[in-house]
Amino acid sequence: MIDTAGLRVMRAIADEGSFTAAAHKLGFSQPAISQMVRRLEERAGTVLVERIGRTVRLTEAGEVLARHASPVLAALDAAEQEVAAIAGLRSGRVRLMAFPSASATLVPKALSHVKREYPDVSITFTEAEPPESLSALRAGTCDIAVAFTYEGVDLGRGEEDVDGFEVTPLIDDEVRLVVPADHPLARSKSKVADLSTLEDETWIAGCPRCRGHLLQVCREAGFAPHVAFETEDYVAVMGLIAEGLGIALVPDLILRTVQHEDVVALSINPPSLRRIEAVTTPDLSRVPAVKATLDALLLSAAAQPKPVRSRARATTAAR
Amino acid sequence: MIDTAGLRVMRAIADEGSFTAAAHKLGFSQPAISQMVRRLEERAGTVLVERIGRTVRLTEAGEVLARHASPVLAALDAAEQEVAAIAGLRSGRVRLMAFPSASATLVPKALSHVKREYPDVSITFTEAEPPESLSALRAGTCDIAVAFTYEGVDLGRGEEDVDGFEVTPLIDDEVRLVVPADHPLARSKSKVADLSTLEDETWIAGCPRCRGHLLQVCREAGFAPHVAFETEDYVAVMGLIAEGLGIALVPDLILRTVQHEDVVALSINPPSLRRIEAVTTPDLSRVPAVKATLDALLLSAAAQPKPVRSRARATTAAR
DNA sequence: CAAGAGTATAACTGAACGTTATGAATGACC
DNA sequence: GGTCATTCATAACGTTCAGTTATACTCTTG
Repeated sequence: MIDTAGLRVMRAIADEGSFTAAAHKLGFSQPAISQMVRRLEERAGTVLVERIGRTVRLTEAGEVLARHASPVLAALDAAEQEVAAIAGLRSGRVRLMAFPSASATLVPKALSHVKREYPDVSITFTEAEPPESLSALRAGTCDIAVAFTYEGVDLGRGEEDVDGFEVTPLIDDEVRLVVPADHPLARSKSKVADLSTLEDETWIAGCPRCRGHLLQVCREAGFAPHVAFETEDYVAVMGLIAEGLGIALVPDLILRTVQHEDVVALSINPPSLRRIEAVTTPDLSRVPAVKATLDALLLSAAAQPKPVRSRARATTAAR
Repeated sequence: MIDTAGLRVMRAIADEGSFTAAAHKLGFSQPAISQMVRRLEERAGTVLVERIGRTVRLTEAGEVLARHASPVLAALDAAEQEVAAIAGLRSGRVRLMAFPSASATLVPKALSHVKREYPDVSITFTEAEPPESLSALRAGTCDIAVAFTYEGVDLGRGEEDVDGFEVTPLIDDEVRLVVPADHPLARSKSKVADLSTLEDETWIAGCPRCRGHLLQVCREAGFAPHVAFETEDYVAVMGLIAEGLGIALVPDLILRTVQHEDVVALSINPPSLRRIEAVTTPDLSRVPAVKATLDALLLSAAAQPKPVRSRARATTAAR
């Protein structure tokens, strides 16, 4: 029945004391106010303004509207301000989830960049493995999931389906073979290990998904690896390797943070990549704070030694 | 930027969880909601609703709007209710001013009638002589002035100008001559006194305006009256007359409340009327509570012995 | 895989709301 | 007291906005 325009008009008339002045204040022409008041009166079912000679005065009902106008308009303005703050990156919240080894450098760098550029945007960060972070994204409790997929490896589970999501590749992380320093391969000139020659080795597997990758890579090389140890802790993996208890496939990004004197890393043949990517929804990627964080992640990824591939490849048709 | 419709839509989406359900709740079609949200998002500059598969979920900015919606809409609704109450006579205020002798029966009867019909309409009543009540009407501190004019008497003062006002005649009050019971006229058969025969009498004058009326009536009869007393208190006037200290012109309405054993009232020739009328502004007369009070005054006037003339004669052209 | 449910888009329609131009009435100022 | 400026009301008109229906597309579900 009554909308914000009506309130604004009534308040302006109350403040200014005439239709003409109210019109100027609101940037309208005088007849616009005249008609507006007439419409309001029709809707209200009673006179709102007393036209006394060439001046006007509010009636009791008119006073009621004018009196309510300010608080209502103020509350509305507050809401607009909040939204504008979010739109203008002077506010906003981003809930980021990333797998543990991304937390080491990629994510902190991005977070600090956002914090520096937009100090009022608050980012909450939770460590989570990709299946978990993706379902959080689906459930609406997360805005950006930093996940990884092993190129060419289909784990075949719906939980990791990124269909409908927007995927931004960040880093193509080379998967390397780590062997003890006294391993024969450690002395190879080429620093490249042929996977097919590793059938008789004892293997150490990482997280479940990494284990899946190991199995698939080996299957493609023609054998099933003998996995003696499983641990998600890469520090432990290194220790095990150093002690000669096995060898492992370890993404390069991890090797840069978890190092060990007595091990050697080699490239593998055929090469294998772990793709690190930021996953969000098409809608969320247009939320300013989320977009800013995505950009920061890209920037942070570009600062990594390894090259970054193409940008923002949406998996669904553009709207 | 954002109006009540937008708030209503955002709240409905938040409550119902889908565009379709929100549309039903608001009585719109589904595309209407879809477009409304798109418009809102354009204005807000950010995404408000996350379309995730075939369900929707509010973004942070969307939540902000939905959260603000209820208080704002509630305040607005309260304002509408207040106005509707005034329009529906379940509320409202009427500031009535009447000259003292109208307060005796005419006004109380009308007030009690309004009170009975519309118990939530509050009427404030102030005694005031016509010049005063009319200027209050002009100043906006009064809604209805019950005034009187002596027919054919122009007091020639701007203060009593009813130009631009709406005048509702209530009672045509006959002006009578009051003489002591032992006055020769008191024994006249016709009970009609010819003014032109009263040149040698001693007169008692009432209020300033009544005095003006007396002077004019006598001038038209061909003489200037000898006024020995002036008092606004008609009880005193009666006392003076009873004591044989003078005679006076007294409106019939007053004679009905202020009586005295030792006086006699006669009609005069030529006859003179005091017209009692309700004065308000054209706008105020359309305010429900004011209109109801005017009607009650008319009703109350009709209950008086004297006949009431035509109704609601506006002195300005109709708008 | 088909059906059901939900949203997006297109095309259309009508009304609402603004504008300019003009009229009528009031009040102020010579 | 007449004239002039000011103020509100009305008329006519055009544009924009917001709704409708119809239809396409996507996702979930049995």
